Amino acid sequence: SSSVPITCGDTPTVGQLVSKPQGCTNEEGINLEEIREFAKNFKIRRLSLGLTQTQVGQALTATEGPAYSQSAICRFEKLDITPKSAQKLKPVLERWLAEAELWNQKGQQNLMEFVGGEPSKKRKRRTSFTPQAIEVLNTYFEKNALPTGQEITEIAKELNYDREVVRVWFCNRRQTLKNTSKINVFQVQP
Amino acid sequence: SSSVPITCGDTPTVGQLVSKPQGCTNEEGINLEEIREFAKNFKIRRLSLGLTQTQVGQALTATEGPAYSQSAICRFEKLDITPKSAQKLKPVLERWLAEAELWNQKGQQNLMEFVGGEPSKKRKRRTSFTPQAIEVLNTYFEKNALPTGQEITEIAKELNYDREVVRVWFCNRRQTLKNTSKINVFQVQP
DNA sequence: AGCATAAATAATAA
DNA sequence: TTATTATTTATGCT
Repeated sequence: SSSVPITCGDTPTVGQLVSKPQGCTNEEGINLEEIREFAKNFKIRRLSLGLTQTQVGQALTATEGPAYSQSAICRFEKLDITPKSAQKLKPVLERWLAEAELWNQKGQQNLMEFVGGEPSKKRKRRTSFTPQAIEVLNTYFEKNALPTGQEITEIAKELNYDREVVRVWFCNRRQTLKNTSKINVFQVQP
Repeated sequence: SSSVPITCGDTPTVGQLVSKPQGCTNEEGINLEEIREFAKNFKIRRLSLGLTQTQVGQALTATEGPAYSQSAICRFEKLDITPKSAQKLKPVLERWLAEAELWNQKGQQNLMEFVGGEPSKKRKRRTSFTPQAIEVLNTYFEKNALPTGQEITEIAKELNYDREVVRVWFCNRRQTLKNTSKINVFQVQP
């Protein structure tokens, strides 16, 4: 009843072994069930912290010495890894995650510093406008988030974009304004 | 329709309001802080169940009547939604998620039946393109990085690959190029 | 053992 | 909401 793919290699993975009827520990005395449980838990805790596999891998590489790739984290979570490797990796992950959670309690900012990524890396803008156009649009938006029909027409003309496109841009801009605003709801992001 | 409207108007979103100094409840007496808390929690609980936004949306559409898109779930989680809409959506999500968790306790299989997806939808096997196919694809890509649906169908037919596989290849190819070149070559110019 | 990239998921312009 | 882009995850390969 294994949904874990069987690889071509000769060393079975944790995922393969743990699903075998008899197999809670393998011949080397490694508690596979425990590893499975931890892996599942690890993923949930990682997601609760809002971290990606890539972030974990990079942070581990920075603090723990050897390289931990995104692939490695992925394979651990999916148990697509040999018992020996899992056994070795588990305490490292456990320790690191516990510390990350500690930092997180002190604030999201602290966690991000611990992880080492940019504190507020913003999702890249979906590009349909040129950066130049965006800049101009934002300048207008700063001055007035709710331009009149006449103003929209003029902006569209200046940027040489379709009027409707500009109108929708302002709609979406207002909609999508994120939680950065403390005073004015329509304040522009820093 | 009682689906959550995302208006083009100037009604601020929960995310905008909740970050205002004074704003734990808005003028209509909606507890925004509570909604924010629930949204954050909802995401974690959803991920703990291993469900995607799409799955939640589809399941809700099936059991709750009106349409709930993946985007709607996404926007709720990000609080990119008006207080009124959030207030309306919250109990629906709460009820549904609680039930989903109940089914999950009875077993993963039950949850999947409740959600309505195929019980064991497997990830598509990773396609390996032949070097010849890659070469042809690149030739097409150089000529046109954004082929139409019709063109994709023809290319897929010529190469004898699945149409979807070819479509995704172009998506990823654009992505790769974008990441490499920094300059967006696909900007829509008026 | 991990890079390159295919596939899947989340976010967003229209 | 839909259709597409942006981001993340998973895996074929060597």
